Amino acid sequence: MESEQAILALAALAQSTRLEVFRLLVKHEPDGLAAGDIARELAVPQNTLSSHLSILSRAGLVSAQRFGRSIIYRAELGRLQSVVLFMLRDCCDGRPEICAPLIEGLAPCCQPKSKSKRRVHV
Amino acid sequence: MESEQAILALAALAQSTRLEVFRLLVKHEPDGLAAGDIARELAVPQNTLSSHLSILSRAGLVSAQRFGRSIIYRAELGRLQSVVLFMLRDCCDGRPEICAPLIEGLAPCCQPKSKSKRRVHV
DNA sequence: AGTATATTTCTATAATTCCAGATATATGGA
DNA sequence: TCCATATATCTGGAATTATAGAAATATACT
Repeated sequence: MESEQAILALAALAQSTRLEVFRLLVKHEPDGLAAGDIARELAVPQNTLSSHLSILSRAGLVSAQRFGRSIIYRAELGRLQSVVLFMLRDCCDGRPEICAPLIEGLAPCCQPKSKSKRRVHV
Repeated sequence: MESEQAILALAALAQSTRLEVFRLLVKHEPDGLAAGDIARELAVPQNTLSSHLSILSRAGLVSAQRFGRSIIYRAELGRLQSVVLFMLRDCCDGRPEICAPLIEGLAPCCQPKSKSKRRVHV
């Protein structure tokens, strides 16, 4: 990822409505949500939301697919991953001990059910 | 982490100079770098840089400690972690399969030396 | 074709952010 | 105390962004 794309993504997320939209879409993965449903859920005028969606889309953080009259939006988690990797680039090279704790600290987000035992995936 | 803090951090990173500063400090972990050295390295006027540093600092993304006349800045990776966790919150609850690949995909950033074999840490 | 629904694009105003010059503060040394 | 160094704050003008009203586009149904 290039710096310019990272900034585009970070700027897209650095606005309350758009951050809410993204989190809402993350919550609705992998089904996605129609633009109108998002507007209703977040109580934002549809044209305002539309321009926010377009910014998120340009940043690659969401994707859109038309179904009939509705357009379904989905969060692009891979893009988020790329942004984080960009920020950590050159940090780890040769010194994994610096950012390893960071990555490990993210893991719990995916294992809410198991309390402390770490489960090795098979 | 609250939404307001996340936006503060994202907005802080969504600007080219500040993103460069943060990445530079990540690269210089855990030693940190003096404000003047950062300004020199990135060829930014010191007063401009100072205000950028203050924004990063207010966002919790860097910390500062004075040593004599210099002020040493360090990246706060824990803050970055909190921001990412905030964005993924409510996603995983009950459905780890959604964001697990995301987290796993970040791991390689910390293991540049080993090619494909995954090394279990002891 | 005509009407209703879903979403986007155009537009203008208000608010915010970026930048660097000038100035101020803090530390260390003669 | 006086001077040099390191960094921060104040200031104002230029550029960017946020917001929502109005109009346009796309689809579906009758």
